[in-house]
Amino acid sequence: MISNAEVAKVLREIGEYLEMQGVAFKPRAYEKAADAVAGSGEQVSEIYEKGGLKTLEEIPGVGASIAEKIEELLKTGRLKYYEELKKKTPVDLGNLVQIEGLGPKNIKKLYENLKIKNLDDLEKAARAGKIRRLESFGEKSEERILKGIEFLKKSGGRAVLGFIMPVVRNIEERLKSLGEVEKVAVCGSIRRMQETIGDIDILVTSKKPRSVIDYFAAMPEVEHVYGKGETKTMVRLKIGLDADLRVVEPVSYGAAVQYFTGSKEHNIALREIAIKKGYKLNEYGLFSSGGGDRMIAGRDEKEIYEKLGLMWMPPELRTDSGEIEAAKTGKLPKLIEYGSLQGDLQIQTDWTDGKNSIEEMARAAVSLGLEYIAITDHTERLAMTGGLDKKKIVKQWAEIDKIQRKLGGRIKILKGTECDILKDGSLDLPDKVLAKLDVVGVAIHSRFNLSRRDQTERIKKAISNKHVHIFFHPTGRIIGRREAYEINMDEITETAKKTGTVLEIDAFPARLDLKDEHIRKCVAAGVKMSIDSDAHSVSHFQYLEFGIAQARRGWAERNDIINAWPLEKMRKFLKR
DNA sequence: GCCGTTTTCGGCCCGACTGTTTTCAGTCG
Repeated sequence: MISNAEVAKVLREIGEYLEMQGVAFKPRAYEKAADAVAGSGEQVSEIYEKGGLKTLEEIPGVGASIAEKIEELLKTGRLKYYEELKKKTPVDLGNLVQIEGLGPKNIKKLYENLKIKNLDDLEKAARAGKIRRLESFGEKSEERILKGIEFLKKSGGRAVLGFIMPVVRNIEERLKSLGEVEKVAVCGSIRRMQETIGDIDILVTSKKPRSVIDYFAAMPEVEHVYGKGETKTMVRLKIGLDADLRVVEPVSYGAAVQYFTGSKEHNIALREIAIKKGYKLNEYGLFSSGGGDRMIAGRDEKEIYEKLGLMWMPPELRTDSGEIEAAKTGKLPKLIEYGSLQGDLQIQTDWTDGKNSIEEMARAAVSLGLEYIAITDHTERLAMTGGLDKKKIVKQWAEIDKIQRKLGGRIKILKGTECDILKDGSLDLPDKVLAKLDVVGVAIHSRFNLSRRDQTERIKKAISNKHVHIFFHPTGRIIGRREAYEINMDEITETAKKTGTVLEIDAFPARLDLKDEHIRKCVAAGVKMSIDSDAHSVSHFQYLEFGIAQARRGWAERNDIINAWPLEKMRKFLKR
């Protein structure tokens, strides 16, 4: 079966090939279609199965011609049009365009003059000094290419947000503390709280731009300064990320924050609205485009949205996937707030693979203001973690009771489990033990490569057990390391709805599982979710924030997230 | 190639930077 990601990749490459040939407008059309397919919560293969060509055309950005191409891909696994383009210029586009500063036109030039087809060829040619001899290339382009290759090798290009956020916040705080800095805003994918980020974009206003720029470029975490001017500096950080600092005029601050927050698609949609209203929108402000370019708004981000006839919206929503229509009609969701969780329903301790004791975890949770936690250690099947069997878990209950007495009313410690789902969908603890637990979470930790059908049935069976409350990290993906196992998420969501099972949003930064598109479907279907830290040490509680971000990107409100509720309401829901 | 509170043709987001040019193409966000 061909996944959305694969279809999107082919469409995107077609766009790039057409760009290469200097074709007008079509490249954008293919790029847009690729984005739509990649971002679709539903598999295009399933959309096609259900309704054929016509339903494919309902995907925004997909028309008759691209629908046919998707059909051909789904049916035959190949696409003639794509293959012909590839034959004409047989290069590894997917990887080559990853190099910063290298686009389709230059890739074509490199291929035609030096027969460069892939990253290896590129690196060799650059090292041999061949590239600088090409027309319109020079020494600097060659250097940049080598740096780009190195970056790609080292980091895969993107960093997991939750892991680098402390670095970002530290830089932000230091900038704020500078006397000459007035306002600071971290923008881009960080402000949108995306799962991963490609670089760090920071905006400031200041009366002494030069001195702020000098400070930034000289920070100890800077490895290399790419460039430094009057209003902007770009640096490479030692952690392997690029960071840009821009100084903007106060009168344009709101417009700049809006612009640099993105997403690109969201901004395009906003500018289209501006044009329809007879305005022009750029990073300096909103202007009336009729003679003289009078400024309508710019100092304040909210004002820009309002002048465009939209409600201001949280950055997490800015993906051009319905938020603009909602903002037009006043139907934006009231997103779950940061800091609004009252409990955490997945926590590991030193009874299995956690680093801290039950008491240490409980005390850490108290200090964060949580009102309840569930201790959910692994079960026997996960031998490498020293998983608890039916006898050992009973012993743990006694320990929990003891610590509960010690901590008194400061926090409620619930007895739980992260029970393994076995190959056939049965569970790693007997029902009579599960029945005595406050919180039964289940999870897949083995046999990731079952067929889609078998995996789906396995999970459906597990969450249909009447003792099961929550399905932990439902897709199993780990960012940058492991793909999700094959499942039919729609069927699982449906079963969860029927059985009242909660689907987890695992907040651990490399998991963030469910994904935003799944969350949005759960919200629409009325399937409840929990946001859990999956903490394996006291320091991991801080990751709850990124789970909330994930939920917000999935349009979730407080009522969708059971551990944003008070203890009694939450427990009543689990017991139904 | 897509799309339509200007609709089935004629538009399609915008500005800055870089490196190489001597007036600009390519790329990026």
